[in-house]
Amino acid sequence: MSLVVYNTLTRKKEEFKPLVEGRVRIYVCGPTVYDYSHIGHAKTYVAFDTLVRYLRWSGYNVRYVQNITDVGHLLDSGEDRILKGAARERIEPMEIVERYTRAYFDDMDALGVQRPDISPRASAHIPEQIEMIKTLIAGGHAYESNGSVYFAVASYTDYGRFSGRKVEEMAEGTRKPVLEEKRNAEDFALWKKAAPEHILRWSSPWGWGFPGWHIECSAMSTKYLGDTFDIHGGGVDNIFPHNECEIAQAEAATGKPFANYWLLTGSLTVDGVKMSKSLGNFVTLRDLLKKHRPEALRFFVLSGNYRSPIDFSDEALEAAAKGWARLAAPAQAVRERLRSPNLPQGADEGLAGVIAEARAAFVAAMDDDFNSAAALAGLFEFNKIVNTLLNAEASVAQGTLQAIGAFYGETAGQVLGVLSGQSATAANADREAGLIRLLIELRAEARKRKDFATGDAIRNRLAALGVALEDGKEGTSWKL
RNA sequence: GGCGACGUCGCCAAGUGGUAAGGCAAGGGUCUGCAAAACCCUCAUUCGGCGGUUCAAAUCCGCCCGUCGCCUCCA
Repeated sequence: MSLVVYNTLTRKKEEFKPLVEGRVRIYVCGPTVYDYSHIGHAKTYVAFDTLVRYLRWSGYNVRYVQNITDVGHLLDSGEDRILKGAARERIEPMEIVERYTRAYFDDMDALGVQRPDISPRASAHIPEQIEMIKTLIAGGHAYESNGSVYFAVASYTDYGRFSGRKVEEMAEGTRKPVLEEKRNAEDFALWKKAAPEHILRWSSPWGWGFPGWHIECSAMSTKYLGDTFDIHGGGVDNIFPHNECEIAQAEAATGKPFANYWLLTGSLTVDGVKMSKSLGNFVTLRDLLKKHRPEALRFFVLSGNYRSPIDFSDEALEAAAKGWARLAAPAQAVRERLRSPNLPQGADEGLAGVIAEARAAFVAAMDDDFNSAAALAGLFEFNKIVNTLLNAEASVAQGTLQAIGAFYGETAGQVLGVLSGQSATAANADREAGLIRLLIELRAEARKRKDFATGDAIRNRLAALGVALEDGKEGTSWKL
């Protein structure tokens, strides 16, 4: 079995073959840092985080580059998003950038999204972008006009292939008047002359200005990953114009294919419609994380295919949170059980076979275009076996518990990231576990005396603190 | 209008030619001092609709209906 991915470039599933055996170079379009990140970011970046985690777990050496857009991304109104944020909060543009870049990483850290290997800032790569624009002009793919530089779409025959659009039709669909300084309506900006009030500006061969939104991705991806690299990721909503333009610029500049595989995540709607501030259905991650565990959010995202659209609602997340709790329970129980002394030694041979099967099912699911939903279904089926085992009369041997724990740790933990790690520091966790066990023992004594009032009080007080007690054949166990 | 995607149980969702995974919710049972958790059983002869291809279709083709996303130049 080998990894198969859906390649938007060819619109079909293909066997994944990296340029260099055992090595993957991947670039994913990152956020524009002018406001807090939202649930849509979570969907895309949890998906790619899981993808990268899986590739690494499969043995690939991965270099993951994800840009930070801090210049050049304009709104419909023509305002620069960063400048708008700066005006809103009355601070320096670069303060906005810094504030929301930190917030972005904080939110992603909370979600267990591992940081990309390189997070290049567009504003820190102006020279590279200028170089690429100069190359494009020299090659006849771009022209300067009135202090701005435009990409000459007519010079690149494949323009429109990726998004399935025809240049002629696009010209017809134009809604707004075409700038006179452009040769053709479909030409797009590589470098924009800065208006006097546009304070985010750099010196260039064409005067003071700022780069177009698309050029940063072409320049930074090829800088860190090479002219041609393996995977380019992003969201489907950027397929046109952003990705289309990226490809045109990069291939026209280097004369080589850009990315071999394009993996795009489906869009996210909230209560059935696109999320937008004006509709009041904008959900930021920091608000969501106040109400839900990050693992539940990951579970929500991973219970669908990364390519499928997903609709967010409170009820949907509520259901996901419950599903997550059920998924994670046996892994937590195994971990707790391993703490107890006097475990029988050895390991169950039969269960080793069951684990091997579960592992094969997990790999088969993930190898099929990162089908995390099917992978989770497999884990649920494995759970059933583990739960039955844990509830059985006979004590489970230490080796068996360790093998189960290791399996959960790799699949649900290392790859999917939906298993909560050890809480706080090890020392605190040990102390906490000891205190809880003391209370469990006191409760057991009370119950032995038929003093159920005391027993229930202990259980209720602990429950209020988020510690659930469960009475079983092996005595009482607990979980957070 | 153009391009793309989607429509599978009350809800979420996997399944892309071989006879419908999984989760949430619901009903019944076992266990328990009571709970909780867990386990067992039940829950889509059917995959938006209508045709077609095939021995065989949720899966392929056509038409229709519905939902969502994108539509440069200022991204």
